Amino acid sequence: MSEKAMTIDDIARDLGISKTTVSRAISGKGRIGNATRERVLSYIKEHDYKPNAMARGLAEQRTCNIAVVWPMDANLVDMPFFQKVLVGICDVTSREGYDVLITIDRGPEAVDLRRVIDNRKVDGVILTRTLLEDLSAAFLKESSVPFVTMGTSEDNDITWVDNDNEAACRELMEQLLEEGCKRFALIGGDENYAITGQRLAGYKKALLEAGLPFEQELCIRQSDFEKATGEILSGLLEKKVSCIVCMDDAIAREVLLSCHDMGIGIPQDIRIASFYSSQILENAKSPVTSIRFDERALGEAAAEQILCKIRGEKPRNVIVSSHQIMKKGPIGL
Amino acid sequence: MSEKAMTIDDIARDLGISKTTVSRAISGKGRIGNATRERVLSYIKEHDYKPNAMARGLAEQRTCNIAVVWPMDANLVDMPFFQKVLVGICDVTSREGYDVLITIDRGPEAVDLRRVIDNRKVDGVILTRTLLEDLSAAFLKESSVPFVTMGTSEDNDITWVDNDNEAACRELMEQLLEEGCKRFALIGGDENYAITGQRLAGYKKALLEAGLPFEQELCIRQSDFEKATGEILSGLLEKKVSCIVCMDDAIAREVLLSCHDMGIGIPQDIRIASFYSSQILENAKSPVTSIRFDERALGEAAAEQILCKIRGEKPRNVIVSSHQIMKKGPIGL
DNA sequence: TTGTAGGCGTTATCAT
DNA sequence: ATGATAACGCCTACAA
Repeated sequence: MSEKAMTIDDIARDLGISKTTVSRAISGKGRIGNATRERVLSYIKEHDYKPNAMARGLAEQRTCNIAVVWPMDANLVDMPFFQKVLVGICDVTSREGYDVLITIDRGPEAVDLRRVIDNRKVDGVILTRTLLEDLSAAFLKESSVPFVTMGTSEDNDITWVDNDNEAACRELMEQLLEEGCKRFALIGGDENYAITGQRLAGYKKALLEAGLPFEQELCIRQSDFEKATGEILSGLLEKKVSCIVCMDDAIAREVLLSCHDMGIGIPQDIRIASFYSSQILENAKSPVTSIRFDERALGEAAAEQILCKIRGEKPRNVIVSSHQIMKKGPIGL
Repeated sequence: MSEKAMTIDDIARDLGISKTTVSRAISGKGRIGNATRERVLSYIKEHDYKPNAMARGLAEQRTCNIAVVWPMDANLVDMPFFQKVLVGICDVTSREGYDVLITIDRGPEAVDLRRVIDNRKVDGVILTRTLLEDLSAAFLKESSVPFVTMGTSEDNDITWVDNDNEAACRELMEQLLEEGCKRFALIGGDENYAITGQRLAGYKKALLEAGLPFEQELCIRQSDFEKATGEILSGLLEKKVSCIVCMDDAIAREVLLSCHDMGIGIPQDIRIASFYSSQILENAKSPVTSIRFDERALGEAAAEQILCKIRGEKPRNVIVSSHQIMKKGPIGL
């Protein structure tokens, strides 16, 4: 197949018409006789002609590509998240004739993203994670490339899509309250991730509604927990905490491991819950109540909004509410 | 920033030279006076000019993109694999000024891949998994697009990179033999994955070298195992099997779960090993001996070879040998 | 060493 | 309804 690919000129010559006409038959734009249109289209089908995307891109000033920024440090917890999100994105983009260019996010410099933008290789960008201090977003804003972020942003001229983290977390808490939990501790959460704040908000609201106090001392930072897991856990037990809520399954896993080492029984001695359910705890023999989000739908929403923006339509912030409260385990290995 | 981007014409006009000269200064090709080159380059640096990748692509007939085909059905076991491979690929491509376009592989039609190829949006393709019956590979061959596959191929005009699966599996077996295992069973492996054959080969060789017979009846197909886990496990115990070797951690997980349910002790009653170590079993409280491969290096190798091929240089099949035999657990949750 | 002109494969603007 | 012709932004013989 190394014969040079067919061009619009070849078609024009073969059909004895001008390439303008051929172009019109293909694009559907501009007036053209029904007969000639059919003639061109059937020729195209028969000879399996495919327009050259780059030439079209150059003429139309667009690439039909979007970039998806992919965190390089994805751990076992968020890996399935990003994977599913990506599938959702591609579902939409491929339907609309767009392709996805992956950019690995190595640190705040965002060198790869910069290159892609500088070279004008994409029409828009999806950021798969929202940071409070987000240099990628700042850079994109400045370069006036359309983008949407996954995760709520305070910034009014940023378009975002997000799970309904606050509601989900509140629902999880309600479930736990219903099961009889009285006193809660909260562990973990990267303070630079916007999502951490929303989960915290949901947590507080649920406490408020239940008439329970929010106790700052029962709110453990991830870094502190990693340093002094043992002391913190026994401290929480002494304080009669009946449920430990973890920001995600990675934290929950640490908690489970430590409890096991320390001979703390779950759920007899204490209950464990997680604000994000990955699959890594499916092996756990101890039960963990958690939230399952619809990542694929989130990806689809992000893709739809970025395409909106690219087309010049008005995008909107989308909240995906199709989460589920999950009761996991017990399963033992 | 919505002023139109600068072009080489702008530069040429500003500097009072022709755009040919500007082009030459940028590309380094063709003779050009040192003074003018410097003048152009410093102008470019000062005004932060970036060439338009699409225009260049159209002129040079290349996209500076490669496609990476990503399995949509990636499970927890292979997800980290693909993630790490992708990072390895991007390390190399971004260094060479190439970008990565992701194509989700939804079944044998390979519609997304086809679109990308038909639209000539990439210069080459990396297939991240090798099937014995590989329609994607067949399609790529036919369309004469450079590609490399991850996983050994029998086909002589396919370029591939792979882990040294056979050697790794043999080493794992040697380790088990050293630990005193005498009789082995082998479970799992998708029969359409090329890798299954190689692992089987390593398994057989190790048995041969140890003077042990290869017993077909101790070789369980994944589909059979899933149907009748319990019977198969007790059958293996009756046959005095001392070690169950699993094709990957997903199988190992099933085996562990069943053993737990059936009250089979590990490693007292039987030992478990896996030919591929993901992270999903890091939570297991039972020890599993397994192999850790260097996925990132594999990705780098694939990227290097596809770039070779694109440049018209002679690519070679690469075997990445940096694997490690791992002894996991016991950790309990 | 530098410049002119034509080509890469489309789309878009005018005429006709 | 159709066709010349000029963009789009860059590369590259060929000339000077």
